[in-house]
Amino acid sequence: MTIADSHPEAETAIRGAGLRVTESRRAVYEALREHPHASAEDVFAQVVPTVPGTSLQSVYNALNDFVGAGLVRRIEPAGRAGLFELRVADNHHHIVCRSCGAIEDVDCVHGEAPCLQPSDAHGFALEVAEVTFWGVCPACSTDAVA
Amino acid sequence: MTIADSHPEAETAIRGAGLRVTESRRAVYEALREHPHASAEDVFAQVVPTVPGTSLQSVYNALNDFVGAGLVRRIEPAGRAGLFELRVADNHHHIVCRSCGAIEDVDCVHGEAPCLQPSDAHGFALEVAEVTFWGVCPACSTDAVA
DNA sequence: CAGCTTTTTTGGATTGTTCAAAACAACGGT
DNA sequence: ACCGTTGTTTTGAACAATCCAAAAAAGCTG
Repeated sequence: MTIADSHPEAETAIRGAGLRVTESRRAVYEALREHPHASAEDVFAQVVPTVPGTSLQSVYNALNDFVGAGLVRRIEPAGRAGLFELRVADNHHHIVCRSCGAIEDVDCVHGEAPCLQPSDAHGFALEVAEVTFWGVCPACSTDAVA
Repeated sequence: MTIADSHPEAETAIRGAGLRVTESRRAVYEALREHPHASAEDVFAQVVPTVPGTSLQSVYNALNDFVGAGLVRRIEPAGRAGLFELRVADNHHHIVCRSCGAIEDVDCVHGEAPCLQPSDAHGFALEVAEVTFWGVCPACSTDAVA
């Protein structure tokens, strides 16, 4: 089996975005599939074992190229490193645990951006509304009680 | 006129938060009054001329102390340095120009946090909903047309 | 498979922010 | 008005996340 055969979807996505298919890019894509809100370091840690010799810089390159090509979305909850996710078409939001940092997707109630209207847009041409919910995740609530 | 007399509100606010009143803290507070969405560097640049010898570190100290005391709120639009503002009691939001970075406050339609409910909170104990609107400000729209 | 172009590697630079120790200053009590 | 305690500032260094640039390597098109 060739490398290409083992990850058909990643290959298709990458090639379809007009990017060359390389082992690291495929691995980066797969890493995001497994960990939907991963930092560059997270991705790197996941990629290195399967594609030895990959550099952190390459992971950044791949992630930035993916973002540029619209394959990946980058989010950045306050006080955290940038996180990357494959869900890109829908305008969804996130809920972040202010205790442990866990992140979950939250579907947007309204289908498309901007899913929300500002009370006063100050003349801005509005494009998207980014919503981040902050709270405490179930695991951390339990810990606090215990 | 004493130093204290010249900035009565800042003094009151700082002392009321249980913090000692110093020249740099007063200047930091005043800087935020004049520039409502300033970075630490911005504040520093504004403070130095009036309180020479102030260090950037002191500005960070003051800002962090203020945030800790609830006098100041820190926001962090994706891809930007942290910004500080005095409006802290109301749960308001922001609209950011994706071209020039200009920021305006947007009043929250609902009075208090969380002003928005996630479609599925995944069991999280929800605390606040942080909304960032992205768009293009009037000045940048005009430039684009010209 | 040959060559052009993109990607990766390597090494360094940069920005924003924090840490820690020593010098200093605010302020409540005498 | 001064003093001592305790909080604050300074200084200098460290840090994390990210980007830049040149040379080496690899993907893809004909």
